[in-house]
Amino acid sequence: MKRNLIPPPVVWRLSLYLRELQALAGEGVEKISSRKLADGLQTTDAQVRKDLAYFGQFGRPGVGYRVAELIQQLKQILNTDKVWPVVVVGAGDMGRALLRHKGFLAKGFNLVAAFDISDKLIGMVVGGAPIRHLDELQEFVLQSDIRMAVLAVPPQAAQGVCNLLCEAGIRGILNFAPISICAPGGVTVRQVDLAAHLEQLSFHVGAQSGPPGAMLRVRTTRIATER
Amino acid sequence: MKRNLIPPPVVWRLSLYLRELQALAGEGVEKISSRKLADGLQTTDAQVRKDLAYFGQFGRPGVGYRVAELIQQLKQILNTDKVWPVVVVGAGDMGRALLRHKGFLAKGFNLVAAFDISDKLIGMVVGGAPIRHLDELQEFVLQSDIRMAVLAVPPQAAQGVCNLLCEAGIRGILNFAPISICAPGGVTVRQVDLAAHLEQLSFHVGAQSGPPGAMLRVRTTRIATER
DNA sequence: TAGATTGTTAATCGATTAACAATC
DNA sequence: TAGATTGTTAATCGATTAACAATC
Repeated sequence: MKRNLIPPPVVWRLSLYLRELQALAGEGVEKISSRKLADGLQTTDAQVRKDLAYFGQFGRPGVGYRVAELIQQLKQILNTDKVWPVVVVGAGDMGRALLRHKGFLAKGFNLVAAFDISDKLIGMVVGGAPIRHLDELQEFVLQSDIRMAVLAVPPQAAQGVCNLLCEAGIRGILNFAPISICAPGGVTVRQVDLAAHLEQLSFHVGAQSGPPGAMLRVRTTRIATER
Repeated sequence: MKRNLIPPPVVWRLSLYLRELQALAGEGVEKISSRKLADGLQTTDAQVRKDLAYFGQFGRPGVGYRVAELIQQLKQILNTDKVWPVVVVGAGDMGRALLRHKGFLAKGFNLVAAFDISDKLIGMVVGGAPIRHLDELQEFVLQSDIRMAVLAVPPQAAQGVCNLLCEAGIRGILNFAPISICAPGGVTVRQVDLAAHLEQLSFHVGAQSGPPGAMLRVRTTRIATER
């Protein structure tokens, strides 16, 4: 498998192409050119063709790509033509929101169980997945041969849970904790830092404050949260 | 402002540096070299120095960078030295999880209100922010001079809400809907596609399925959700 | 056939890395 | 002073874009 040779931006765009193609399929579109696929995805026809060419020849000159066929090919490439069982570690607000999220399943990911240390959460079933005690994590992962995990724990706990997961044989971790974690070679870690995304926005939006009122009126302490 | 000249990867790493520096400050570290800052952040000392050099001279040869000072500088650059009021549109599971998330405020973002069309949600207060009817969105944004919005609506609704937001003068949108949206020039849109991140993991983790059992045992229909 | 569009190569562009004089 | 580390330039590397012969 010469997966190492493929530039990361290419793999990322594969996901975007797949998403777009699935939307098109939903609209009943049956074939599409690289140009049309590129439009709206802020890329170019050449980029689309070059990206796909890393993996094979999926189109026909003069015609374009068959939508249904390309979807299947991309799923095979991304390994989402089967459904992956995934564990969620941390069943706080973010973890539970992810568990409830309909849509992962259609993309090939089934959040089968969650793990936490809070007695208030353990025993709950959220989005169809039971929340169990963290102590049961490794046994569950090993027994069910789970390969992927979502990490939604507080930053201080992230590295420790990462270690547990890696020991248990997890091969891919999606980390929502705003801290960079280390995993042994062979384990892929992806970081999703929501605050960092907001910072990218504020950088581009610029320094122009709203009227002083808008900036000063904001609360510094939060009102106690309900439900 | 020559912000256009700065490569996007540089701005992104600025957020990572800031996050790391804030963690260091919490540990009481007072000064740090580009090498130490780069370690653990999967980058190099040269990259750190080059990135910072786009914005000025913040270190001292032979010494390094003062942590507290560099934090302040990075906040100024990213425009998070003041707190931005932000609206959340869509108060479903994801929207409410974001509203409850403590930690945005410390990063310079205050989720001041949410908007939805569901009567079940309107009137609730989540994470200190009231959920109001979508009809009130534009007036609120205009009156409070809000510049940034988080979009957490179903994909079909995303473009419509985006249009509303842009009309009301929003300048930055963080889009969680798994669909690519268009906004007029001057409005920055960032996409967060969680399923796409999982796909990147499955690509790297590879095609090796677990034992057939693990793949086949997964549910196809979800059990009705409790909380 | 004529028009459209692919796959692929070569040219351009942009980002990262290496190296080092300047400085604390 | 000697050791460390910066800011910055030049060299390398990698990714995107342009162009076009091949093909439907």
